[in-house]
Amino acid sequence: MEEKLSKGYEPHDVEKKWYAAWEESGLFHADEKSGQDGYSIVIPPPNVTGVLHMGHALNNTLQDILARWKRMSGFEVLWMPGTDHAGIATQNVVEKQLAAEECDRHALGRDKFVERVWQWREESGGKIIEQLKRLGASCDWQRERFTMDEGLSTAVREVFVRLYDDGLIYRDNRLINWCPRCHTALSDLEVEHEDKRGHLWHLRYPVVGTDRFITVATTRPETMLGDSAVAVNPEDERYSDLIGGKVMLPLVDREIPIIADDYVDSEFGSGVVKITPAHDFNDFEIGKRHNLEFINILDESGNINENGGSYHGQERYEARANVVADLETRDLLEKIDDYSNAVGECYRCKTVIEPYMSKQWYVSVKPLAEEAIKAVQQGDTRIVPEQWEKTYYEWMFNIQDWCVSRQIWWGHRIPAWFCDDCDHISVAREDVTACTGCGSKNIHQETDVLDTWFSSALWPFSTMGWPEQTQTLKKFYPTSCLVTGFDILFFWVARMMMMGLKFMDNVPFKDVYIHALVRDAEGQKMSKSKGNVIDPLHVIDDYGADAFRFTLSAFAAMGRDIKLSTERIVGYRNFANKLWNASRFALMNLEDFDTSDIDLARFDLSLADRWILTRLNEMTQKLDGALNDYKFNDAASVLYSFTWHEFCDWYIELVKDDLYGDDPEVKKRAQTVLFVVLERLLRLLHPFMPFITEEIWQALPGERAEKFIMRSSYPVSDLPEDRDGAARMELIMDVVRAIRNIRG
RNA sequence: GGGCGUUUAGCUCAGUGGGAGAGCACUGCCUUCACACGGCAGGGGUCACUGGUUCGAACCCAGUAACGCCCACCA
Repeated sequence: MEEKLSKGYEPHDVEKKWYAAWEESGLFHADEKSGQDGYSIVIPPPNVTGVLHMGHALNNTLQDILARWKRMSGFEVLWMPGTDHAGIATQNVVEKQLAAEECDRHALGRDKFVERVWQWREESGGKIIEQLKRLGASCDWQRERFTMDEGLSTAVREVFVRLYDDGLIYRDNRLINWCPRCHTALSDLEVEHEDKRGHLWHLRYPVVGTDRFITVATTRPETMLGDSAVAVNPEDERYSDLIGGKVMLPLVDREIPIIADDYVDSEFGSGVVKITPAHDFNDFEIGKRHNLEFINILDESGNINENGGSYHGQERYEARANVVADLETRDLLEKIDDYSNAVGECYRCKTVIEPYMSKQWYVSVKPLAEEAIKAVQQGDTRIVPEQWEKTYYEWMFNIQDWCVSRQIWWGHRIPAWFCDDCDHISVAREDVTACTGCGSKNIHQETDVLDTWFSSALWPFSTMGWPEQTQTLKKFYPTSCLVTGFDILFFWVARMMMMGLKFMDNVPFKDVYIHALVRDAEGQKMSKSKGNVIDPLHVIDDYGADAFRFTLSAFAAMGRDIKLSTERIVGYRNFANKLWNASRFALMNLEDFDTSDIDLARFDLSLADRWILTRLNEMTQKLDGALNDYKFNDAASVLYSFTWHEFCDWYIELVKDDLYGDDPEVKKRAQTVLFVVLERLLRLLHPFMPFITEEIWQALPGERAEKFIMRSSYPVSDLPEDRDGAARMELIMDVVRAIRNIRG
């Protein structure tokens, strides 16, 4: 039997073999008609454009541990997998391809372009699914979904129509975050604020009818082309005589009023602010308060439009340089200070966004947020670790309406039709051919698509067949646990809460377990540009999936980021090897062992036997507690120390004499305990190290009720115990150590 | 401007009221028939700082400092 196991553990073939066997045997599949209690997890759907990174590896390892643990514990487990269409990200990928062919999407046309994206998805999308399998992920692949597939698109449309009918979706013309490169609006969340070194330009505006100048400071001098006022604080005595007067806006020679508004801080700069209502969020509000003119000076690409006079056609930063130079020529540039401030960037392409006037679709989220807040307050959904609750509440309490329309082509097209003959908007589940208001056939569909996070928000129920009332929903909704990183707490978790409560009348998940971010050994975020990325697939190649998984769970302490280093992975690779060799030892000594009548009660157990059985019970109990509390690192730690320092270091050494002795009854007793402990230990380790445990378990002598360890039962602490004996044993071990010390 | 987190052995980190711990690294010995990806033994820390509560504090409270993250419309 021992020739089955090589001298050192070699993961590659083992992993391939057992994953295929599990999948073929349908072990990942969840039966919605099962009589067992349900346990469900929906995967945070990775982008179709994605490749497996450390974040995915951690996230999915933890989910797989839960799924395997619960499955072995007798639950009918659904781990729902799938991918996200990732609107802007995916469109960008295909647009880049087109650019390489010296083509662009406009030349191609909408239908052809979307077709092309689908084609890309068929050929190169979803690679990550195969990568997840290498990790050992036991998802129910038969149920794999995609946010753009037919069923999910139906759900998206249903939700949109119902929200619209409920008055929770509306259109409005206001300032939005505009990405001049992606040519689309973005929600507030999709803008990343980055502190950047820039300048503060002090511009002199001549006061009409006097020879005075007033100085305004700005970080974006080109926006002066769209100024429609300058503002001072009403209490500021320096300028009180000028309020109500006018300044002559240089370069464009337009008279604009001097107004007073509390918003202005007299202490900052000169105490005068230029007001550009169409290009700044504060100025927009002031513009509304004072009925100012909204002058849009940019086009969709961030170039100056016809309102910019002689700067028309210039790129925004080119215009900035020219405006500054021209002001300087006219002696209207007082000074330039170095200044650093937060600049908003597109989260997909890092282009600096522009506040831009446009008409967009919004979801009125306040009423939805109220329910989402209540659900957490009442404990319907528990956030683990608890500290994140505060962050969740903070955001929910201050939530702003969600801009959901995007001016791209890849995504769920908004099911709204505008009438050319009346101002009615038809919003419908099925495509309409005539205006639902006046019946006119002169209608055209909205060209915008929905924010990719709109469909993600429905994921927990759309993947289960909603709006149909499916058996799957009955069995598995609400899901048991959501495992995710805190970086998408607002993007995703919060929105799923709102949508789940609105449309399912129930929370989407009972627990949310929020794990850390994986960083490099120096604590830096891993990124391609920094070159500090550790590729999970390389790690699996070099050390095996089990060692990698065990490392991740050992690191998954709550509330702290993970600094991953290969040294640690090596350590757990060694652990896998230790387990392997201990098992080899056991197998060598169990060749003649008959597993058909295992009965510990038959034997007069040795002190060492009673000790290891008791310790195994205690470890099992701790492990159970750790898993229940999502303390993956505690779980890994008790498994590690029991396996290595108790089972290997002590028990195996102690049992050798009995195994090698002449007394067949003693040998039989030793074999029985060794077998029982090892077999049980393998099952306990399985959720963490699925491959190596399956390989060893299959090599054990005899037959067991289940064909795979993956489907065997998870042990509970029900071994015969002798706590006093165990304590005595510990004492003896101390003495042995002391003697060894003296000898040494 | 608000909020959160971190500070414990050379390194990476566990540890929430009573023994200061793990892995790696380090030192010495061991090529013994499961494993050198190993075994045995060992060295190493005023638990960031200052006060307070307590019989007792790494742990609770107040404050200080450094670092990090998130949110936010001061030009």
